[in-house]
Amino acid sequence: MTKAAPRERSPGERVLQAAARLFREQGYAATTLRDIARAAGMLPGSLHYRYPSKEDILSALMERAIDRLIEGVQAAASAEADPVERVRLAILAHVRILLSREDSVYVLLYDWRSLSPSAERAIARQRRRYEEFADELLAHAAASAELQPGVDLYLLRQFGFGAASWVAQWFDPKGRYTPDDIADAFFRYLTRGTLKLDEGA
Amino acid sequence: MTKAAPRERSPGERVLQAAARLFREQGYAATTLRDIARAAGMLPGSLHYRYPSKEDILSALMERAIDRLIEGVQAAASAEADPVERVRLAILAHVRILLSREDSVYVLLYDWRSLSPSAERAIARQRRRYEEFADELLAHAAASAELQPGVDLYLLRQFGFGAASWVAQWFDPKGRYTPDDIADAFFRYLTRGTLKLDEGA
Amino acid sequence: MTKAAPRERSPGERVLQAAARLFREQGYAATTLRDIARAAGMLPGSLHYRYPSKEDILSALMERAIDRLIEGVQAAASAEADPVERVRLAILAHVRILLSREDSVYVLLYDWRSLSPSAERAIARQRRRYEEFADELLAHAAASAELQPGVDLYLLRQFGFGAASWVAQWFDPKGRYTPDDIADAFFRYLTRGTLKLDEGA
Amino acid sequence: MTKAAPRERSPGERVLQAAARLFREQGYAATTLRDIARAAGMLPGSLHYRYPSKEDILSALMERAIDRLIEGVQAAASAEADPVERVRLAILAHVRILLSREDSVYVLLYDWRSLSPSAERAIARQRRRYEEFADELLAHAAASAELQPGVDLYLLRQFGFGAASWVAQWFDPKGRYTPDDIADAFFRYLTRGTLKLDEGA
DNA sequence: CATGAATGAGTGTTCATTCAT
DNA sequence: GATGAATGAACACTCATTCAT
Repeated sequence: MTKAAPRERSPGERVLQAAARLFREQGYAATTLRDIARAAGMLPGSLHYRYPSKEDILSALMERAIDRLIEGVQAAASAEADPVERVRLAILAHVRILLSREDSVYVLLYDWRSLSPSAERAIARQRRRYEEFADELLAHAAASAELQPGVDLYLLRQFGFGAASWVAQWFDPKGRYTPDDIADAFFRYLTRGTLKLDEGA
Repeated sequence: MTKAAPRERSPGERVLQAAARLFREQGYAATTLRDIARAAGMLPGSLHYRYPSKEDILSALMERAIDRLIEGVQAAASAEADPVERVRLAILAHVRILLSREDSVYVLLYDWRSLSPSAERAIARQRRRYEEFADELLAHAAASAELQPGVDLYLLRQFGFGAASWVAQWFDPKGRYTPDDIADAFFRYLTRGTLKLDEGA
Repeated sequence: MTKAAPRERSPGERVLQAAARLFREQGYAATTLRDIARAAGMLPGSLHYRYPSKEDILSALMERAIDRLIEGVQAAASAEADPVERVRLAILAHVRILLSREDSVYVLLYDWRSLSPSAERAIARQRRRYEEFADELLAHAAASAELQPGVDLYLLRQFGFGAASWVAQWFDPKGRYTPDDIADAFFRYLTRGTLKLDEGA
Repeated sequence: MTKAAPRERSPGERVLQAAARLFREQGYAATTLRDIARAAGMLPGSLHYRYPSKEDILSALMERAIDRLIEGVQAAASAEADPVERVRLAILAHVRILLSREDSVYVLLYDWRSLSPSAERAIARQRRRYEEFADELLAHAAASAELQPGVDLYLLRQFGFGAASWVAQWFDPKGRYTPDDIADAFFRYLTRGTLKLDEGA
């Protein structure tokens, strides 16, 4: 906090960032601790001071990813009162955080099989918190507008989560879509497909 | 010659099925050849007789997955003339194949980072064929009906692929949705969200 | 013997020739039976009909090499009566056989460590026969001429064998020395260095 | 810091000595890293910490052997002014180093086929330096005395190298010849056979 | 706190050998 | 005789982890 000059990120932070990038590029199992140590400017033995095991790095990364998602999306949604608009802002925040060169959400999506059962349970608990928050947002939006017949909110949430997660696979920062373009289009497809709206949104 | 009953699949087939299941459960890098050999009822050396390397198993699995997807979805779509109905049948076939306990499509989605650059190029080429086929289906459907304003067919395809792929993560065979329920809901959300249809579907 | 047409060498012979070449190029341990089978136009399993084990091929090759050396050198030496000239002809024959593209003498020199103790004993026995023959030739030559003071015939034989064996390492069929040039020079150095000769040889 | 007594050689040195002995006894390909590790009092993984690959051990051994030969022989030869006497001292040093229970020169002679092409080139370059040094010694000796007719210095050098290398094959430390006996005899045969000397040596 | 040498279980792969056809 | 699929022990090598300094 009161560091004279925050020139460099803290060593612990450098480790997480290096690990996130490498896990994203090669996967958890294919990344060695030597890779991470080298990328973080450390020696292999020193890593173990901060993270007792390789899996601890992955867990820390995943918890951080989910915390950032929950905080970021809640903050975005709370800026608005209209329940449908809140959904739009939440999707926007989710896509922005997913694509913000932090890489840690990617790890959350693609490396959870590498966790030990107990760590997986801990992450699953956090995931569930995020899903419940999303379900609440959708329920409020559905209550505020008229739903099309046969719409299932659970399937709708999974539909949205899948579409949003997939963006990490194909998004090209130099391509012709910005994260916001993508989020807006997805919001439109979702709401038009499920709500009976006056086409003035 | 006169095998009494083809109770057991061929050894090569047993290897691929065992590998697909293990790769799905643990990921490619975390699965050892000894795991696969044991699951296929073989010894490690025998595995190499059929598949010279671990990566060859992954490649074979992925090529088979993409072939099955292309063949299955094309066959399903060609059973109908109406372009919008063809999209529905294609989604249905895609979800059914993805969820048919073959596991190999799952591998295609989650383990492509483990391929060597040259094998990845080969798979990417096949993937592109599938995407182009999907784009054609969507283009024909869009031409036969009136599109909602601002609909981008590329984003729509990615939206659909993401939602469909994600199903592999949450689908529970003992849950309350059948693969067909899921596919139908997705089709409804997609078409209502993007086409101007007479609500008689 | 009475084969209608000796178009092709016998399969057993092809195996030995292929093995000799590969052992010379890569060494015994670095050559696989698959390499040999392929080079001999066979399949791995078929090799075992003729040679029950890899080591049997090496033994057969070495025995053949030593037989050829003994027969060839004895035949050459017996063509002359003068004991010193017999030595010259023996050296000539030894170098010619060593450098004849048969490769099997090379194996004898460089791969004997790969034999099992019992096979090594058998080869060592044969080797000793060849050495004894060489020692006899030298003893007769020494008896027929006057030796320089301090000449030890055992060291002389080892000196000659070493120089002659080394030729296999540096001889270049396209180089400026023929096998006969080399053998003649070696003979001159050896005899001048050890015998008191009238310089009219 | 204040090691009581350097009773034991360094670990890296123990590895090289163990490897040299095993390579000499069994050949490079037939020696396993486990053999070397056991003989050096280490575990297989520890070996790799010092020598990334098996071939690196062989290369290190060979480079060391050639360095010792060049340094030892040059030092010995430079102790005298007379060119013929320098040859004698060089042969003496070469045979002593070859037979000095270091085993590494043996490896140089018999296992060079096991090197990869690039490592072989590096060793061949060093070998050439040694040969050139030997050729210079011979040329000076030949210039200082009168050569017998028909003597070829290139063949003479190969003659001498072959005879000297062969010693490693038959020398018996408990036998009746010392390394110095052998070197002296070789020198006498060589010079008498090629130079016109006053027989007062 | 940090280092880096050392560990050893475990990996993908090789290959001489076997054997039913 | 000949085949080639199958075997399994052994190989070189990897790497998360430990620990003396």
